[in-house]
Amino acid sequence: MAEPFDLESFLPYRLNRVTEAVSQSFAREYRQRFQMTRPEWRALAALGSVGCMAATEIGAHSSMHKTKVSRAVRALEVRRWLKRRPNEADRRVEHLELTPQGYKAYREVADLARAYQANLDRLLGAGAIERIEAGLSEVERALVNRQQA
Amino acid sequence: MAEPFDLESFLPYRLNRVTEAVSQSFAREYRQRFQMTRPEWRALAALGSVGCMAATEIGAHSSMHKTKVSRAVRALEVRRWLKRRPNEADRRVEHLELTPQGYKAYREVADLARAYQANLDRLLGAGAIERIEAGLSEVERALVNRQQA
DNA sequence: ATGATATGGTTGCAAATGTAACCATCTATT
DNA sequence: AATAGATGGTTACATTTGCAACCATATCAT
Repeated sequence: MAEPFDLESFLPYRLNRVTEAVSQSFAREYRQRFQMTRPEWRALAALGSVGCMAATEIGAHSSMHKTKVSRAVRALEVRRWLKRRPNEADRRVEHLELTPQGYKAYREVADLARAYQANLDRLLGAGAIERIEAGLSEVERALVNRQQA
Repeated sequence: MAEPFDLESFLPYRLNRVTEAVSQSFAREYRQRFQMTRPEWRALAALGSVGCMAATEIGAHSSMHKTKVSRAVRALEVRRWLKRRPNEADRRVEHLELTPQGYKAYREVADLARAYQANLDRLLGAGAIERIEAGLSEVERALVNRQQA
């Protein structure tokens, strides 16, 4: 058990460090320009990209706690970027959908995101992002299996 | 400009989602067992693995805000897992070093971490973690270049 | 040397977050 | 049908976080 432990190759630590750095550098781009918090951006992005969703689905899609989602959704609603529609099949659920203004905002932030990623892509070289994301997908798959163990 | 935007392949979003999931699944392992918060674990890990460091260095090493570091360090100090040593060359700086009990705690959590990673490694298959981490390192390098732009 | 600016670190305060409890509705068991 | 969980979602409250302001010390320009 005297194996060495190398923090530099411990995945949760590495992921946290990189994600924090990347997230903050991108957050700066939309925070000032759109007065949007991170959960708000993530909920908007999920809705804009996937389409109509329930709050729980947004949480699952973005790994956000349900209270975080609840508050982000409320904030988007207050801005009239999102409207709720009752689900007749299951009246606990609310369908959430972006308004036209919501889509407009979404497209604007998506432009920022595209530019950000293009820049990163240039710095990283061809195929790098794809390779990383393939790895991330594997991890997500593994995590699912792990839950059951 | 009508390029599509695919959230699923937007790196900050993907990183956030995976990291949140991984982090939480590992945090469960030490939270109950050691009553340790995430920042505390990260500061302890940095100190145990790198050795004596200043608070600012811990922050740089782990992408943590300086107030987060300050509070985590205080918490570790209260548990007698860490002691501060003045730096004579620059009296603003404090050298932070784990006590013997601190190292003991570090080794115990490191065991957990090793087990966690071994498990993940088994689920992912040979070389997967290394490949992912190589990608993360590239991103970190790119971010540094990006700051200057 | 002296003042201006930068850096390491802490703290007050407001804002963001998670936990637990809650309401409403749905599903399963009887 | 009636009752006992489960699930979607919100909210009160306590904890955690980040920003800004601050203190102390160091560095730089003059």
